[in-house]
Amino acid sequence: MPRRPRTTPRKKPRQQRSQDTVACILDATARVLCSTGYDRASTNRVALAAGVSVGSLYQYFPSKEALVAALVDRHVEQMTSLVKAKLAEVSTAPLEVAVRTMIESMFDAHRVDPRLHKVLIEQVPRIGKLEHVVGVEREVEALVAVFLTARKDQIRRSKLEAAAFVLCNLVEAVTHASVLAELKDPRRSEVATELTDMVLRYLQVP
Amino acid sequence: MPRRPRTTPRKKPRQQRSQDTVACILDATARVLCSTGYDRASTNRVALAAGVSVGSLYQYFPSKEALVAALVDRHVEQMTSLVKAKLAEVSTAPLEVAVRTMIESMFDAHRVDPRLHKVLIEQVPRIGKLEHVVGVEREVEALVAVFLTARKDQIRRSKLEAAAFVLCNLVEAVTHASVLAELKDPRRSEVATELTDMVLRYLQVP
DNA sequence: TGAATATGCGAGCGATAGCTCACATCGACA
DNA sequence: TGTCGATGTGAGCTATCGCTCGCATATTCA
Repeated sequence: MPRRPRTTPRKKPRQQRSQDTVACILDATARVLCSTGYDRASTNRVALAAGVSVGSLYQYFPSKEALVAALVDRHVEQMTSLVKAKLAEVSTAPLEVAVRTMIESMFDAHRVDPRLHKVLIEQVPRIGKLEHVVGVEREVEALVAVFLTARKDQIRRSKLEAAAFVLCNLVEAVTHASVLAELKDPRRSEVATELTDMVLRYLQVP
Repeated sequence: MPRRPRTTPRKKPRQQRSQDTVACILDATARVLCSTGYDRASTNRVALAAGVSVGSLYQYFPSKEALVAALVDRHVEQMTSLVKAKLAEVSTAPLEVAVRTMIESMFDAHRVDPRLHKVLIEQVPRIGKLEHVVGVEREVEALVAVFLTARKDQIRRSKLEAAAFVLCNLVEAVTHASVLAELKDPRRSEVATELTDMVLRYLQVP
């Protein structure tokens, strides 16, 4: 292990040129992480893949962890924006349709970049950035709670926040497992159906 | 990164003395992994914690990965043997009892060594040994599918493999989360009840 | 008891990691 | 056009890692 990295932030990119460099470095990080895994994804290799020097990399990212954390942010943002948009779309749809749509959209979100997602998920625990990811999850959870509250007369649960918590974790866990197991599509679609049915049975009055 | 480790196996311990050494090394590995995480758990540190020399460690484990893999095997074996035994026990029990019992046994299995479980779960993906763990999971999944099939007249599902996949992952995810959250026993039991209710509702004909 | 074998030791090798810094080049504005 | 901050470079430092190997000690068995 090399010596401890600094924690102070570096310069923000101001010119277009340097903003391109930053994007380029993040793209390269994703590629190298996917092809070599976290351990072998050295900063030198990332810089090489990005076509810049290590020095440039360290101008904008204070450490390897910060680099990966930034990539996690970007990736999580892409996934959640997709889910949040869909949730807004179905806000007035019938419960059955809404649940099915949301579960499908979770699968879609996980298909944004499954290879990268897998690598990042495995490494998130080692990065302090975990808090941000948890924050985003709570945000989605709150939106789901609002959604449930708007339909509370169709639902047999009383603790709607708790229900939202259970549902989000349930759907996330199964979707996630499907991605890790690299489930292909006849089976994947069956799982989505099973999941939808389970959630509806859990929520609806008989 | 150092050079590539060998993959050929080392000597098997034949005398009592060396078998103790091996057990001692595995125990130390567990302790060091828990207290420092995978990255900082160097083989030298493990040897030090075990009170043996690195050389002795490499007599029985061809590489660091093999060392951790051996520990994973031991841990997974402890957990799954418990679950599989319980599953056999309830093979003829009423569905309600069987489901409740199996969910309780998953909680029991996760209480074998929660701290170690957490570290290993995070690091399993980086080890080639992943296949074995996934294999064990698939095995349990298949047993659950068989269990469901034997009761298919009481169950309103048709896709029993997909149902088994969802159930295993659902229960595993919630149990795992409960362990990580260090849920204590009034609350833990409530979660088990909710989970049982959800699973039964999902399975049973109304 | 003594030879043969199993076990244990630990300094140190080769490799590679994260990261710095002295310097070169670019671009905006005077 | 010249100045100066922003941007980009890459050789190389230090720390640490996984692992080997020559040798010491313990155990077995004739």
